[in-house]
Amino acid sequence: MGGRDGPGSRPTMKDVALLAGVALKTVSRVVNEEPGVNPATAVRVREAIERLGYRRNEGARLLRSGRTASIGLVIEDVGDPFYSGLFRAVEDVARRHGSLVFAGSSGEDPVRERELVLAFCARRVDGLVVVPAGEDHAYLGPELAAGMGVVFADRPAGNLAADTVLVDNRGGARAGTAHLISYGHRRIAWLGDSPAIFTAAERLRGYRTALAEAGLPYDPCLVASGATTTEAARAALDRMSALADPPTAIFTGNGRATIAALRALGPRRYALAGFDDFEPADLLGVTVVAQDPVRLGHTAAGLLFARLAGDRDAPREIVLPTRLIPRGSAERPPA
Amino acid sequence: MGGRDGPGSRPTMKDVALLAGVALKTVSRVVNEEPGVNPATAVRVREAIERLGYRRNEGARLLRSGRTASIGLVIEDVGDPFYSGLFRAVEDVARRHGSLVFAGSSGEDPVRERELVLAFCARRVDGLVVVPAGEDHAYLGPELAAGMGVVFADRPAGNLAADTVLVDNRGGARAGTAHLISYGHRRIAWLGDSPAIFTAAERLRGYRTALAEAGLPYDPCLVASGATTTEAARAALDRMSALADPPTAIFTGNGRATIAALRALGPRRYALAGFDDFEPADLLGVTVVAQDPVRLGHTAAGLLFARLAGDRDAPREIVLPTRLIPRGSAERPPA
DNA sequence: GGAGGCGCAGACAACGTTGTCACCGGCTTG
DNA sequence: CAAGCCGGTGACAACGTTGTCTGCGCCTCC
Repeated sequence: MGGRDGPGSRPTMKDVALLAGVALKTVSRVVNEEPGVNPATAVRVREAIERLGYRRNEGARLLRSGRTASIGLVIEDVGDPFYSGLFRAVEDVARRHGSLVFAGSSGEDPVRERELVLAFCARRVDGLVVVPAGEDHAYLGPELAAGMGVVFADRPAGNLAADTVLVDNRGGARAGTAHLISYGHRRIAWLGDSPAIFTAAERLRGYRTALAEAGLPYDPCLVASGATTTEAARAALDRMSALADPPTAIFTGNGRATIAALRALGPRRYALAGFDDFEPADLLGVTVVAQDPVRLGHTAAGLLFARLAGDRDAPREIVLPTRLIPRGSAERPPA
Repeated sequence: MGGRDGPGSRPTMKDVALLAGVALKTVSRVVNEEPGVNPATAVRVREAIERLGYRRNEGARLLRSGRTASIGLVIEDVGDPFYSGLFRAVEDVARRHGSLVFAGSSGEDPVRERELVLAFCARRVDGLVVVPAGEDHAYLGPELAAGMGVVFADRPAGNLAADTVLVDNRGGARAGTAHLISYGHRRIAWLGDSPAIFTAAERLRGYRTALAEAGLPYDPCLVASGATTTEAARAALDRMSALADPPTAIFTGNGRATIAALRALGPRRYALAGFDDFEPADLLGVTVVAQDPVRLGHTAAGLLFARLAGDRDAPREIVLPTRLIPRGSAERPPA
């Protein structure tokens, strides 16, 4: 069928025009469904398009018209359930607006984040949703000035005024910790990510607030930052168990830490609550402080497309609530 | 309508050239690090680039040079753990080749799949990795002929000869079912996706093969297709429990079905094995037949980039093995 | 001391598309 | 009957980049 063109060369409007015996511009009109084309001519053009397997070159089109109908999404890891939920939500909104989504994983590396963002910018995405890993986003200034939409999700940007959607990390961690305290626990361990990560730091702050509000001391011996692997969690728990005054409960700072802690706990019977809901947490009976990645993504993408639609208001900051879901693992007194 | 953005659009090479007092082409040379530019001139150009916040317009560049350094990925759901693992692997390989990834969810809808694929093609992605939902991919013929790389993953294409990476669904399901049989079970229920989905059909076939090999009859009353939600699983199990000769074990056809079954089981004590490993399956002690989405993605992307590098061999089909991971839920005789 | 080379820089034409404007025949209007 | 108008069409110049070719000094080599 058709293709006598060598590989690599696709038919263009010119080819279609030639085959249909019309001018280039007429093909353009047909493709864009512009009015003012004789129906009979249009039919001939459409036949030629079909015959050649012509597909409009969006790149060339957008070179003229500015918008690319695509957005970029930078998250920590496209494979992580939390972020992939966010991605799904962003995709839904983008789709509703006729946009495609470039997505990339920063892996918590500010350099990689910047590379990704700039690669997206070079492709002239209309907007970006970024879960920032870095602390300085001044480099996005020119893009913002040029009319590109930028929304930060989950964590705030550094040195840049832009829309931001956050989660009430501090309040959630405080509520989770207070929940454990309400069952009589007075020695509560913390396992979570490094406080270099914004959300981890905020949650740790919430944990400390809850302790303070209950008149409990903050004991650094009970805090394991960076304990998000089974091995690290096991080491931390071993160390804490050996203390003169060991913990009776654990609060974990994110989903990975929760799973790591569960694996590491083994036979030990500690009360447990964790930040982040995860798929079969209900089956495991794990009490969690749930955040809603889908809502986070919807909100962020919503803000983005509002900007792209012309919203010129001052940058907004939206903070989404968390929800405590008791499932049993926390609802017992110290042994 | 609105049109051009208020505070000026982005600077181009022309603007940079003007500011640096050189010709357009010289800027191009500096940007592309082509040899033959006086170092002093290059410095002046780079300064101008910095001053203006210039970023090369990749769209225009690729209009000339053909390749877009981006690939498209169509999966069922970017938020699903299995597919997001695949995505992550594809991203890794793409990154190593300097490519970005457009990703989209087909949601098992052939129409949406086609829309996505064509949208990617319109943006002239260099290649595609597709988990097909539809059954006819002849529409990709022109793209393939034009030199675009296409690799199908997880399921085969219809009416198109292209590279394909599959998983040994039949063998895995057969092994899982045989594992249950080896513990003395003779009435084994099947809960899974609709057999309209290729992988589900294959796995059901594997289940039947294992039964036949053990001389056990195939009983349609024990098969629940489409039981991947908790409600559907509960209904199916209620129905089967009420049989004169109820099942003593369950084989589930994918991760969602496994979780649904676990939720639906409640107090009932059936032996259980399932297709697909999932994050905390070890914590739940669930025996699974594991496939490796990361390997699937790596392999598919590897094939794709081999094509893009010039591989002109006949289309390959690669079948990846599965692995039975006993964790206790299956390793007990009938009650 | 003319021919040729080298290092550097610019002019110009693509790439595939869309926006602008001009054209042409036939039809309505005054 | 002239002056318009209108539906349908096409020529041409952008968009921002890169490939090709040419131009200009200046140095080297017989």
